[in-house]
Amino acid sequence: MAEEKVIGDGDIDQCDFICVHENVVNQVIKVMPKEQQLLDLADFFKIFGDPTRIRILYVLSQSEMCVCDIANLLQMGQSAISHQLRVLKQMRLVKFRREGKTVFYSLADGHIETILAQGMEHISE
Amino acid sequence: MAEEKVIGDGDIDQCDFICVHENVVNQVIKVMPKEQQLLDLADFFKIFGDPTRIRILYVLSQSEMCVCDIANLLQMGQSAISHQLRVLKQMRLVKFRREGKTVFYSLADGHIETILAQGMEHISE
DNA sequence: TTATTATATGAATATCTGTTCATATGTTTA
DNA sequence: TAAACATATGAACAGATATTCATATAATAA
Repeated sequence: MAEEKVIGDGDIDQCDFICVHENVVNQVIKVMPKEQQLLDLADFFKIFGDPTRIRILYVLSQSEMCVCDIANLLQMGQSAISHQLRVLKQMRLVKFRREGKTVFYSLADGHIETILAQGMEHISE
Repeated sequence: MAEEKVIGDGDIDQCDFICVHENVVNQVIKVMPKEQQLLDLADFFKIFGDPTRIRILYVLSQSEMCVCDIANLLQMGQSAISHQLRVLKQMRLVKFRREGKTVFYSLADGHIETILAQGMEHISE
């Protein structure tokens, strides 16, 4: 059983050999999500990669709230909050209900708080 | 007990009233992480917000691997991988050991796979 | 109806980010 | 020592992103 394997000409970088065993390569190919899943997953996490959106999610973890309230609490412009809520809405992290002129937003599910908590756990080490 | 509260002049947007109860506001202030924590948390999740980095993490979830192997597996340039590994290293998501010319990278802890799995769970709905 | 209020949204802009290219660093081999 | 190789890194560039501004939409009140 060969531990190294010569790489063909078409390869993108300068490496002549690969070090990993073939069965590892096969295993990697097996667990690697499909292209679309990867993109979706990255987009999902990207949402949490912005302080403003994280703030919004924390706020909504306590109570449903209208756009204006969120803007006031976070001391930011209504437009900025509205834009971010749209992103959160598109990613199905928040839901909303209209009541007259006011739109109340809330977290789409409890899953989100778990992910926030898990991230917080990791950075607190 | 008042359900609405007038907002002062210094406020950043046009809203005249806030809808949430004062105790909710206080509760929000209580759970909201400190500024630095928020930034750290956003930076942490930002890592997972890129397909290339997610691919690298999935690859490393199967086996430690050298830079060159990762580049070959993902069909990307060595430099691009190296840059991303630096980001992952800075965020302590991967560790590495040197063996001669080769540097082997591996996941820093099992926590990471949990977070990936949780994200994957969410987008599969 | 018009005026007012809450929210949404398109355009513009400044900043950030990922990849590539060229090159430097560090290690091994000849 | 010099040559070869694996990795790291700075600069440049293209593409993405968050906020602001101006304005549109939608609902209510006068």
